[in-house]
Amino acid sequence: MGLRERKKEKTRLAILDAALDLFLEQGYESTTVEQIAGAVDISPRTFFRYFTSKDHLVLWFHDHGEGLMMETMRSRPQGEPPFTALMHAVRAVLSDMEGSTEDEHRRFLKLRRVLDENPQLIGQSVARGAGTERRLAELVAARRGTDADSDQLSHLIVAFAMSAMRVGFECPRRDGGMPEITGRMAETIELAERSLRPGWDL
Amino acid sequence: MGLRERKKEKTRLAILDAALDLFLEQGYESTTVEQIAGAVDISPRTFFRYFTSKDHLVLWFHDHGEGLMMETMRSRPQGEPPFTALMHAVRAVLSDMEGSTEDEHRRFLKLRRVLDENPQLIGQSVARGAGTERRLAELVAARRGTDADSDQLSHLIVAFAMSAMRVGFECPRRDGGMPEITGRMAETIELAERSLRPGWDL
DNA sequence: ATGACTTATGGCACACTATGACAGAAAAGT
DNA sequence: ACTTTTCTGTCATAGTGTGCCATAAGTCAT
Repeated sequence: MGLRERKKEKTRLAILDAALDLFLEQGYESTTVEQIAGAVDISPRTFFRYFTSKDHLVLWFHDHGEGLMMETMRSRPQGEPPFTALMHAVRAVLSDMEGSTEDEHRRFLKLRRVLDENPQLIGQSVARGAGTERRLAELVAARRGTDADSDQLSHLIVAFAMSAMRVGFECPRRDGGMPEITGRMAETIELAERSLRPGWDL
Repeated sequence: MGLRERKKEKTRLAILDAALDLFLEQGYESTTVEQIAGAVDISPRTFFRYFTSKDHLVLWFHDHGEGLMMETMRSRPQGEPPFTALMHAVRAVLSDMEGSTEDEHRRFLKLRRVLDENPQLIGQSVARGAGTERRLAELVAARRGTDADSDQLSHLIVAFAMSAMRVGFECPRRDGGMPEITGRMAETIELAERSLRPGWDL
């Protein structure tokens, strides 16, 4: 990795950290892009070259998670029931979280607090999920040998899986640490698996 | 109902219709508030008194549906299992759709086409759903005698119910009429009910 | 009807987000 | 060192959304 890329990555994280701190200090709405840019000493124009929008800051982690899920889904055996494969994908995100660095943990916990204090943002995050669900539904439909456009069950399978993930993410108490959060997420996943009829997703 | 209120309602619908037509003609992004206001001969400033934002136009129906669901939930017997009550609420939205006027049907079908051509908007709609889910989860937790903050199952129950509703709404073919859409939605609801283990939501 | 009261509207100014165009600086490859 | 590519800042501009104030329209007395 060249100097250029390293520098870019550093800037990107600096923006992210500065933004999260500002959001926690003075709220999301009342923080302007100009302030964020000022805090890391770049021009506002440059901010938009790193993040396509102010919202995008908050969706950063979501995008990372989606990539991971898509990857996992493709690597699971084709014969595996789709919901099972999806649950593996969700667990992959979970273990990625567990395996990340101290810095990333801090960033993640900050993000969580920001989301908690600005509920409209979790809406944004969920909105991003709509696209994710469509892409996952394509993969599920392929597994089931159906057409994603017309097969409602494929969509339902994905929707249920993402529901479990979302509930697991939002539900844990706000003040807990990383192990508590991942623990609760794991519980929710099991809860979802237990709630469904065996073979419902074939 | 006085002249004032009737006039307001008329303006509101005029704005909505003009906006949907413009969105279909030239796309959501490339339609400005100024154009919409111009089409119904009001000032842009007034537009924002009827709809808090451009997005709000699209969320109009969602808000109506949420009101209906909350109402239905409160009117169902407290002893009824929460998921069953939620499914009744979803069906209430469905029969409201079936029972509405020709004009409302046309409006609804237009909205559906707009959503289909501008996927980022269905994100917006789903985002609004995040708030809805939280409010519904409160009602479900009350039924189950638990605290919504800590009870993951309450959230999961609501999330599953809303998933069924969303899939039913989005999945039907785009060119179908109203009866086809409601029919497909009913199918999805039954599919969801069949997928879950009896008694999972107690 | 006339007047007083309330509410809706329009116009203006303004803050903020976001994007396009262009020129200069920094890094990469040769 | 030279060229090419990529990143950056400056400037200009479009569009959304809000506060404020004067005016117009609807409402309700007498």
